[in-house]
Amino acid sequence: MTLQTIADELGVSRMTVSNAFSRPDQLSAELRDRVLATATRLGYSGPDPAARALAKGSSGTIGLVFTDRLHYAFTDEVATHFLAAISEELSESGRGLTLLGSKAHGDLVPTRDIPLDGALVYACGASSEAVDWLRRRRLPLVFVDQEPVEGYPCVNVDDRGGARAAACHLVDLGHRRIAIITRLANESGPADLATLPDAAYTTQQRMAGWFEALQPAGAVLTVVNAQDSTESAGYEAAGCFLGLPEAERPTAVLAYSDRIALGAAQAARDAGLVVPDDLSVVGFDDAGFAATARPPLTTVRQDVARKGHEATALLRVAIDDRGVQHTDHRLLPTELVVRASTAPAR
Amino acid sequence: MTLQTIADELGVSRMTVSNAFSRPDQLSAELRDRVLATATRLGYSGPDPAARALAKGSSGTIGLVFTDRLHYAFTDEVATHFLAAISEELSESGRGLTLLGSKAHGDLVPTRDIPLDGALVYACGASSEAVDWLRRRRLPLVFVDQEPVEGYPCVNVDDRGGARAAACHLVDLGHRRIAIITRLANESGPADLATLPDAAYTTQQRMAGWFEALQPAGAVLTVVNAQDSTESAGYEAAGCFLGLPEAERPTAVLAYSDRIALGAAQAARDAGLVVPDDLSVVGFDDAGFAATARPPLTTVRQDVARKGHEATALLRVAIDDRGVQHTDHRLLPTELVVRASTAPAR
DNA sequence: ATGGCATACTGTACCGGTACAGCCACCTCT
DNA sequence: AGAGGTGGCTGTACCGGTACAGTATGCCAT
Repeated sequence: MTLQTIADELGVSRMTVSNAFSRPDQLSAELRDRVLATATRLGYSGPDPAARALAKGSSGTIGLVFTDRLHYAFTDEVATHFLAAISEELSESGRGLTLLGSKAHGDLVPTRDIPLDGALVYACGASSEAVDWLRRRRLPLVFVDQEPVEGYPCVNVDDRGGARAAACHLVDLGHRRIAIITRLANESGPADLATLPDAAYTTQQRMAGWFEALQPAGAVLTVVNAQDSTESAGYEAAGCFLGLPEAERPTAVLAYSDRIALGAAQAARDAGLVVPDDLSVVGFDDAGFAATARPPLTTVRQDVARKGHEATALLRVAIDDRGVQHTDHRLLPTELVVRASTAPAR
Repeated sequence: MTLQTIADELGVSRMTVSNAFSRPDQLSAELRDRVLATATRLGYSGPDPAARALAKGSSGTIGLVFTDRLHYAFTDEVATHFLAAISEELSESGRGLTLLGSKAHGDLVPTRDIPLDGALVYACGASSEAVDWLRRRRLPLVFVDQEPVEGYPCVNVDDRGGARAAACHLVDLGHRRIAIITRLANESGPADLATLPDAAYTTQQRMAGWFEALQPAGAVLTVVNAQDSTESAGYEAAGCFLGLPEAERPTAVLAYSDRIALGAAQAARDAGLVVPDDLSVVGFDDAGFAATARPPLTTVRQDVARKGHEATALLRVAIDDRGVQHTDHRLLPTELVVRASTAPAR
């Protein structure tokens, strides 16, 4: 059951049938109706998408690669908002969004074997094998939240500036013993700063911003790693320094994310401390729950939706006029949002 | 730059090059290495996915269609957990997950034009145009959370039984004036029961379950529609009956979702009522936040992750042995979880 | 010698479309 | 009347692979 079947049935050429479906202006309305009617009668549902993708050189869908197990993409509020923005922007153009596991299975390597018109690469690290396949395929790509890659458009957030602003805020409040709960790799426990070069780009930038503000101020730093970006990981990480005698205990915490910050705040409360009087807490992202947390969380806002929209728009341009090399590097602003989880050091 | 380019360069047949990439056991290791080396040297990245999809009849990705604007899929906790489960199950088989907008744009109709091996249809209503395309394509499909479709596998949750259990619970506690905050369509205000036949299947089932328990008990019902499944919609909907004089005011609420329930509880508090003393509140889904809400929410648990896993597994089977018609209809259990948001009627 | 059987590679026949240049009839303009 | 344009359909040449049935060669047992 192909175009030819219909063509034979009506005694017209295969091209005419193809045009009836794909380029209505190429034949008379009367003939087109007959073609469509015949197709319906014979149970032909229209041109085969796979064949069409091959012939047209376009499959109607773009890919998205994440670092972590894909699972993460749906449990983290920042990630889901990013996804929502992408899907919104994408539905404007009628394209699909294909989530690509970064892990090969058997002989099926998603980033190598799935037809795509282009892809977004989110927080993957430049040397990921999955991403290598996309590059080898010479697909239009846009990199988001990771080290800019030469020759490709990139969208980043001013993590460094935001982190610096957050740290300055604490310094201005008089804090000099400060804990950092960051996210180096997938290990917990006290962080080894030597692994920083391997950390995600976002981590690197935030760390750099914090240090830029804290070191000149002579702050004493305690750096702790959180296993992942969740409340429980933040809770656990905070445990590393909450037990210290008061004279040594940090008076403020800079957290990699709002969820980690909330976990740390809870740990402080459970240790009998009051936030912000005994411990100031600063998050990152300004997720929806940050404003309604108790106390409302001081944090660094990033516009996740805009990140998704810009990245998708950039990719669409790169797909629409291939050949031209696009290499825009966008840096979206961040903004310190001071709420009630920070207070002057005593 | 195709297989033939490499074949000519080495003086072997195109098939041999194809086999070097796709069926390594079909040629000697030595020749395979030479083929691969030559490919790398010439900058050939492997068989073209679109061509391969056409020839093999498989594109390596499955589709997912949602009712609402795709956006919803990422903001609702139940939906995201469902997605997470799907992606987890899917990454086992190395396939991608393509999110399909249900709205056509220009001449690109996602469900008609994107190559797919099969698709999951989630809460779409059987007569959606997007879904029609999938059916016409004769793709393997699995329907989830919607009216079972003859000839296809379906996965549903025992919404009706769960709702009945929730309503019984209230009846057992002595409540006789009961409000229902449901989700009929996209209008707010007092609900018109006449529109029930057009409501989503899930809504129909929950309504049926509630009524089954409440009507025999002679309860007086107030049915209100929530605009969407959010706290603010629940808050607003609860306003419709919280202002009634105490003798007429419902003493308990059955909500379509946990978020709606939480909104209603907040509205009650803001109206000077105490939950559960003045108003018992029951949610639905047992989302993560239900247990930690204040007070912890009595609700009906459904296993969203299992729903995702089963649906995906069913789809995989349907794809793997096409031809055989699979028509399993699975009904997953629900369970009433009694917490502290319900109390005996005064 | 001879049949049987791997192993390694090749040839042909698809998979199901689209792009684009042509062709022909008919109409319009001068 | 002839040039020029236009609407409507067709033919050919791709798009870039895979499946499967050969064919040739070497090796072993009979």
